[in-house]
Amino acid sequence: MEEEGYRLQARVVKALAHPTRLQMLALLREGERCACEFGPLMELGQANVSQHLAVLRKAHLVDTRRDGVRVMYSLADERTSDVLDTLAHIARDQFAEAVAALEEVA
Amino acid sequence: MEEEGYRLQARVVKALAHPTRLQMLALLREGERCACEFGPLMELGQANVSQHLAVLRKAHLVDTRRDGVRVMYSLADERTSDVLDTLAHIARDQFAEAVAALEEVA
DNA sequence: ATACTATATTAGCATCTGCTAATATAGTGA
DNA sequence: TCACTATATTAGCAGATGCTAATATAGTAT
Repeated sequence: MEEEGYRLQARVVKALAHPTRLQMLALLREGERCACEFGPLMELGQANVSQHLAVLRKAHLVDTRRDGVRVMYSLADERTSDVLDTLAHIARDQFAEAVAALEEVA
Repeated sequence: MEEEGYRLQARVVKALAHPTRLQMLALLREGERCACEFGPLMELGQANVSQHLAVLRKAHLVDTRRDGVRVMYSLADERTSDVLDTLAHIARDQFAEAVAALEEVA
């Protein structure tokens, strides 16, 4: 039926599907940030930072504005925060369950 | 700092990052389903269905139980539904904005 | 203009993903 | 046991993704 809708959703999800980009979005939840901050904070090369930010831009997950020589990034949609929160909870609980299962063996 | 947490989150997100799997999860929101239902419903080959289900299983997004010769799949975590809902809304609004932008040109 | 900083883009390569076709495993019933 | 259905797994290939190094673009300041 509406297979097209899932294709659109998948485009957004794919943009989220990398630890670096998840961390970038987490940093942006604290507020607008200069592109130049991610490299030092996350120990990434300049090109790498720029490419990951480009993925987020193309998925319309972030907005940008120029401030002189710098480019400022911010979250485009507050609902992204909800998604990130829920995902974090799911992942945390999965981890806790895995630990519990391991302890049961020992 | 806790880069490991983002790696775990990304594992979950990657499992969501395909239109076929998004649609499978959407179908599972309606209730438990036999693996055999997805192929006919989504026009996919048997191996393809099984592989996508394996991705969802390995990410612990679905639970399975055997019922005779069939394997029944269900959502492992209700919070997945929230994520899917929010993603659907984000994607829908992005699409609406894109359409509006196009109409502005014309 | 030149020099400088910040970003973005490109090229090339290695790795990952997703598909189809083929094979293997598991349960059921004659 | 054999035959049958449902699932899962594997092999091989095509296409996507992510990285580094190099190059291009944009804005600022002298």
